[in-house]
Amino acid sequence: MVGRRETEEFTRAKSGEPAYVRIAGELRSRIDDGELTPGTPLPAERDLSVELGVSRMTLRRALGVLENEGRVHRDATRGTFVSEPRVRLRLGSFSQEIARAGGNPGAELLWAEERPADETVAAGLGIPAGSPVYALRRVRRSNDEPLAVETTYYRADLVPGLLDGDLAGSLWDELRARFDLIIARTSAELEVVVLDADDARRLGTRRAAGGLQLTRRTFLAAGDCFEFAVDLYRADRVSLIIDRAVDAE
Amino acid sequence: MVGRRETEEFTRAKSGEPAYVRIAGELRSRIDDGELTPGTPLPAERDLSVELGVSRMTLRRALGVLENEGRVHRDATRGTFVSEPRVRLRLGSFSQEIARAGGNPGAELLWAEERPADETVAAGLGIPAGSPVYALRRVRRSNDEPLAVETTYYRADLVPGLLDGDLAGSLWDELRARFDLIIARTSAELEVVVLDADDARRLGTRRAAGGLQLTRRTFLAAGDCFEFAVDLYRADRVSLIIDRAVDAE
DNA sequence: AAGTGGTCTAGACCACGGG
DNA sequence: CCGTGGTCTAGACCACTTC
Repeated sequence: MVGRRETEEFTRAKSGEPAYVRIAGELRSRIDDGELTPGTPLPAERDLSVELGVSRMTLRRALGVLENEGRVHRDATRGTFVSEPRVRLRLGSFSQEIARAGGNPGAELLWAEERPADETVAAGLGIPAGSPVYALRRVRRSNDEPLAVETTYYRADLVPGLLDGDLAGSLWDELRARFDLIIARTSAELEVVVLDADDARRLGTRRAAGGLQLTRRTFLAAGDCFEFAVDLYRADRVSLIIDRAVDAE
Repeated sequence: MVGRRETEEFTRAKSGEPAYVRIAGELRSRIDDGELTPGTPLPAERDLSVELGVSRMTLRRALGVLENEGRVHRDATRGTFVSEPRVRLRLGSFSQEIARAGGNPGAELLWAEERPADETVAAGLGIPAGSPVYALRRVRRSNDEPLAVETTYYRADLVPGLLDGDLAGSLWDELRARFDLIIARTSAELEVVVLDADDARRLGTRRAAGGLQLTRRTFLAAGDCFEFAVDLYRADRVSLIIDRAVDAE
């Protein structure tokens, strides 16, 4: 016996809904009902597939849906676990927002260097290609859980010696304190991307998972753009709060 | 012979990278190189899997990655096609943004009615549950391509008779013109969600695809919230532009 | 009737990590 | 060693559209 035939009774039971959708719904209910609480491990895939009457491939597809929703996360050698609710972050200062949400913010510096701006960075900052910029990449965490990878570029002429300071905290605070900068506005482009293997590893998730990518520019009151950044958030763990004034039309 | 053994030569060729990642990269290159241009149909899955030396299941997984990236889209009975680039929308007026991007904006009204506010809507608008609200749902399009589903709620006492007017265009324009409202600011929460079957159908994409969900409130200069809305964008077709002033700290 | 993508199966091998 | 999730296969049936 092969294919649909064996599962026909289940599939038909809910008007042609695919088995993986039905299975995902079944597991989602167990989470919502509190039968499975955050941190709880699910049964092993091989066991669960038998219990639910589908093949392992089909069960995995259902688990993939829940993983994309951020309701479960997987560990290749330990199992599949129910996830904590998403962290809600207001656009702005990461450190401040994590603290406000009751978390313990962290910033791990991956690298930092001075270099000439390539085409992309130069266009972002509005300077000629080859101009000196400070570049740095940090992993931002809440309670040690990685939530974002930030890659940031600064005009070296506007913030000389930036890299000699403390790069483990809020950079905007550092900039305001050391250089008397007045930060006036930001412009960001937000899109959903598919994580590559490197970023997935840095964020502690799996390759091909969803990411929220924020490509942003920050401007001084004088109008100059001093910061260009690409922030990559875990789409399954974060929601972003955006407060804006509306132009008077 | 079964499983990994037959494909070992390919997998090993790029240091353990899974076949579906390699295949996705191969097809992505063909698109970037202009070998496959927007609108072009890809070969049928059964043919392409033979050409690339993988099983159809593995090829489909690679195509799923490209679909999530918004680089291809599928039609169950016609085939798989290379997609147009994403539409970039500034947060604010949908109609205005589509026009600016060179598209032809459209709004299809799905339904509109007056009803008492449920708990969620009442909390969103900051009014007692049961207060009368206008509720409406529209599909927003650019050149007939559905990009978003908007479900919007208004305080009936602030915009009496709203539903008698033109609901096919910019509602903010309508509100400003008919009721002399001064729209001051918006607050939105953005998250990535998995589309259910209904929303996927409305957006012309497949179930379990990614969606950008914007839950937002709009406030008058006087401070009242007059609009509560849940906007659902196609994550593979849209990127959002966010311009903000930075609080003076 | 023929073609497309969508779903599903049963079983295999892999890498990895904790007893 | 053994259990976990991750990957992959070969082939099947389905719904739907187009010819």
